Amino acid sequence: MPLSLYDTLARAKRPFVPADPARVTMYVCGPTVYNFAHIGNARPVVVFDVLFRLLRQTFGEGAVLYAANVTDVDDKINRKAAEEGVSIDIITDRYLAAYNADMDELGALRPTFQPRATRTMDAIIALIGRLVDNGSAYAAEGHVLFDTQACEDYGVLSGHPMDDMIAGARVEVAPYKRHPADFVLWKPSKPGEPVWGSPFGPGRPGWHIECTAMIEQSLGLPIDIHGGGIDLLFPHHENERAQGVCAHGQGTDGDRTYARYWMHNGFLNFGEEKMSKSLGNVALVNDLVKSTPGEALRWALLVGHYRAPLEWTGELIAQSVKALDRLYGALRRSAGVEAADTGPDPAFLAALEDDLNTPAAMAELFGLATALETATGPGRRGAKGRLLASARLMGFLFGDPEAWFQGGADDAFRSQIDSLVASRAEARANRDWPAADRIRDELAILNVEVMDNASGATWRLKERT
RNA sequence: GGCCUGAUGGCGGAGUGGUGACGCAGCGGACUGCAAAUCCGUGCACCCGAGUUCGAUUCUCGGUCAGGCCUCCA
Repeated sequence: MPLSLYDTLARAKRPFVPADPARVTMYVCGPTVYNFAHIGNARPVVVFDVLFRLLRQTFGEGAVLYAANVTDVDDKINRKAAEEGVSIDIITDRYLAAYNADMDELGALRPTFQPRATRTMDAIIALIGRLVDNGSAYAAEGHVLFDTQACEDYGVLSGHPMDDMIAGARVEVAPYKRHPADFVLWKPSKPGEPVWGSPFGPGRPGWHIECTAMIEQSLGLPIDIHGGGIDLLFPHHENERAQGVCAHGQGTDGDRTYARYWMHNGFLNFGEEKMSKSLGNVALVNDLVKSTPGEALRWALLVGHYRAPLEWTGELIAQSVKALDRLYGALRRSAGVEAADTGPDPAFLAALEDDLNTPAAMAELFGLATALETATGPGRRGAKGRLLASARLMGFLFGDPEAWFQGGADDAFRSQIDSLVASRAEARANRDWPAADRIRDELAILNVEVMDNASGATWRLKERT
């Protein structure tokens, strides 16, 4: 079954055909690194990581180039740097490292490229120059502005008609703009802010132009897939597209393609308990991973379809842990079975290929787990292979099943439990049920649950610590 | 005001013009010394109204409700 993806520009699901199957390109808007990432920041990362893995499976690992940028010059970064009295590099390096570590915890593969705005400055300035030269941008009072009126199809991506953008504008329009929708490509730096020299005067780039330049430099235009959160559709992606298209397509071959497929993930909401920094309940990935395995957080982010909004709740996390208990349980009970070298299950693959239907794919995973539990003899090898290959395509079940159930227990605790379990086994062998039950009660107090089976007993931590 | 989504069983969440999603929780059974885990079985779910149709949760229209975006939040 061929891969099909929902394209925001076409407003329809379309079969995915890359321009060059030997060089499939994908770009996703990355973080502004001025603080720790919260779980909402992680949603696009995990969603597009699944797509990255699926594309690698389909076209070959070496054939897929994935770039996710880092915005490392920005008002919030400047403010933070000023607060701490350090240069912005100190801030951005610190939070970029934390960001990458957090995304690693969520099982996201590192992108092929992670371009940074401050290291793309030449390309940004060159791109602005090209826009000015061909009449798509103009200078005014130290700024360079994109001329939306000069871009014939500005607004097609987001579907925002020009007139409404004037009527609905919430922010006071700067007097030097020719049109209210015009946006900044280059602006003067305020005193104390980082500054770069340019033909337009000293200053720093606007946000949108950074992405366009980074795409061009790391992947080349046009790209196959452009991803990001739905909140970025307007104005960010609209503006990115306008810049890219007007810098290249206009007046030459008439090609107005910037990205061949536009994909947007839905917003993540924080249920009834509003997320608030003052309440101290901001769901930072960095904090969440202290009490919940990153793999379970990843599961929670994929429980709903990527285009639907997702409510982030404690219940969602708890159910995600249980879902993985089920899958790791099947692996644990088949620990002695060598997994056959099968590919992913066809029905599972078909679910992912249908515009990343992760809920349907997860349903197939449960089916594969049941198949493994019920298979007998040689059939178990194939069943285990299919479960592992499928789950791993989505970034799950790379861990050791024992570690999953006993994670967080240190060696001393582990040997204490093992010896209690051994004494209980002895009591059971002697059919001394009261003694066996007494030991089980002791284990329960230690937050441990024992599970007897034909070959002995296993145990797990009841509550994760 | 403009643009755009969504409304499915106790909860989460797919999907479909006529049969079963799936997971959690519940109930019954098997297995077990008892548990747990696992397995088997079970649940008269598709916002309202009209239309199309032999038949609509699924298509069309209207309504109600909820949510998002509208210049730099993924």
